[in-house]
Amino acid sequence: MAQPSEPTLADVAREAGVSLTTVSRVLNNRGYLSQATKDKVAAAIQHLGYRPNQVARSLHGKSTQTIGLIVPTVALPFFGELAVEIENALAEHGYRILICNSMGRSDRERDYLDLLVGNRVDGIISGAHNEDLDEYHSIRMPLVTIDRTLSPRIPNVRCENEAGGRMATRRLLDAGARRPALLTSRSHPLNLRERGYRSVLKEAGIEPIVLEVPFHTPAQERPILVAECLDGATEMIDAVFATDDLAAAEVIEWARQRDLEIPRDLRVIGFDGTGTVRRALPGLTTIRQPLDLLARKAVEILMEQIASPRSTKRDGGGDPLADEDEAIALTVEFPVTLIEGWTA
Amino acid sequence: MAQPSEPTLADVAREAGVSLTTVSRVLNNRGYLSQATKDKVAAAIQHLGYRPNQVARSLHGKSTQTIGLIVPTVALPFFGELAVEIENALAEHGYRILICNSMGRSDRERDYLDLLVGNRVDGIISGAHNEDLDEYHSIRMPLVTIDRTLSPRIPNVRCENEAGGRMATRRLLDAGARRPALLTSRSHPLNLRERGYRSVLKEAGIEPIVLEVPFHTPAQERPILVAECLDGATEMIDAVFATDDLAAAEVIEWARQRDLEIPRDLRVIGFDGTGTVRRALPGLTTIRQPLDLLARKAVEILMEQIASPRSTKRDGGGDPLADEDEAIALTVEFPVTLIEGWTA
DNA sequence: TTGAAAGCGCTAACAC
DNA sequence: GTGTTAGCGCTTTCAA
Repeated sequence: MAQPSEPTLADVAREAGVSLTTVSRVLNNRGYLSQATKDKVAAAIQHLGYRPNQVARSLHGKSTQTIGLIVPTVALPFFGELAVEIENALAEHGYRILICNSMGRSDRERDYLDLLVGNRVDGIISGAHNEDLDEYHSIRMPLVTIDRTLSPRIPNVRCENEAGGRMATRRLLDAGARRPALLTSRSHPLNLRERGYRSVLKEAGIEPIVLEVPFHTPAQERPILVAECLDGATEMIDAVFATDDLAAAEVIEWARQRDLEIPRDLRVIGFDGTGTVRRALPGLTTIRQPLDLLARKAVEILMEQIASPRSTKRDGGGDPLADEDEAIALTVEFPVTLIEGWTA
Repeated sequence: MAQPSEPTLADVAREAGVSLTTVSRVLNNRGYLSQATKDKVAAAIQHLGYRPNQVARSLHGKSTQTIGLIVPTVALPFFGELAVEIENALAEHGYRILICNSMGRSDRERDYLDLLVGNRVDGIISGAHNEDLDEYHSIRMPLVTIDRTLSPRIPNVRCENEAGGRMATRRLLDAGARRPALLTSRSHPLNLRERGYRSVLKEAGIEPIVLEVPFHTPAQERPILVAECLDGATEMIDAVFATDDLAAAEVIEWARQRDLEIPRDLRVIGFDGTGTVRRALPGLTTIRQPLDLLARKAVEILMEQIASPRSTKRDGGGDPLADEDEAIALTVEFPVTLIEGWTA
């Protein structure tokens, strides 16, 4: 609700003494214009402080040049940094970003999905962590997920989670750990980092110890839950692979409180390697996800979908074999890197 | 560019066998409708998977129910968390947020300002750190800044920075520090945290030592610059007040590398107290800003401005005295709190 | 209770 | 080169 109401094309046209079309033309630099006209219009625009109403422009052109990003919360460094990378990648294509923080609530995620469709964003990138909403399957617009398989038909970009899990676990064993525990937000057969952890331990003939603290646990309760898990296992472990860096930080704090020296008494390795955690905890050994590559790839896929409005059908039907092929191609994985610190 | 093109009001009307108006009415629940009509229309909407085009709605109603937030980058926990708090506060008023990361570049900030005005957001919250852009003064819509004085006529919300600076410095002295240094992003008479630091030292008759590492220094270079500053002053200091927590973390890492034990050899206190840093570095003594209160207040002020489209003139003129009074009322400050850790 | 019609600000044929 | 005009999808008088 612009207050003394923004000037419109008509105002500019009147001020410059030309027609609407002419103004529109100089704005979009289309068609033939005399230099004199251009100057007149430019002066009027300048004088009125006119800025084209993108809303009206979108209504006509059907393109809002906006994409929606759904994440649990940009308050977490991983998603904050991801959002920035995506914004930068989009900017190169002339797109902007509408960020939606689902806060892990599926009702909010559903609302945001409606909102984005209602606002006719040109596409959606979803990096939320919720149980899968049916709503996604009725989305008729370009859609890409990050680190989340919604359906084999929806393209997905992620890092090599399983390889990362293996890398982390092996790193602990290489350092001499004999009983490395896994601390993760949800133990599950599809938890690929966990799968990597288990596979390395299996090869080594070591029994896995899996500790769980749910992803959406309120920050104040986390240290308590983490301590409970760890206290319960303290005799059996000599290392922890935390599947995210902040959980690793909680392990470190627990060790400090229990007078365990790191890495002598306990080795710790994290996962993510965000810039923020690396600033806050430069000594943390961790597995870094290539956020920039994930973001660029997700945007690239989205841009392809936008450019080629092919049927975007995700509703069964079609050649099952072709679908299968497509499904494989639709998941893109990027390698992770080990970042050495002194905690492992 | 919704691909098989989203259904429109007209589609629903046709499907339901009623007029556009009727559909619009049931959508907005306005006027008298027979239950039968309501049901018919509801069925059609359901069947088509219709979602109102908010773009068109905005074009007419002049309200986009969106506000723009400009911050340096949500990749920093302070701004990430601020963005989430603002989003939550806005949601209670039925508003959404368009997040713009200026990345500290004034050209980007300028572009975003144009974008927001062009998109007819209903208001803007600016928490960017750039040198002040003239563009802000030509903004004709509700505008609130966070921790940034743009002009005495633009409302500003912030924490009690100077009191916070005093609190931090006094805490160091109370712990026994005799030569506390300040580490800040920009030393300046208007740097209120610095001012607080200086005032306490003055009372105590201690000479200030101010170290500077610019805000927008790339992450990789920061540890080097911090180390340079600190190495140069190492003989003269026994404590550091870092004006943000991540800088404090860098001080801690430097101390570790130099084999200085904290807090015995060096006391460290930070500023901000974001949730992320408290998770990563729970032992850090710091000054917490009440992000939730800042966010709520900024949104509240914005909502008031939106509700009362008073002249919103910021272009000189008017009674200077009244302006003066207003200017005072327009800055709202919230108290900070000391968070005890073991680093000081 | 319901419908027809006039815009909201802008773009894009299609004239002149 | 420049203007006229018909929409984009929706809301909202004003009639019926």
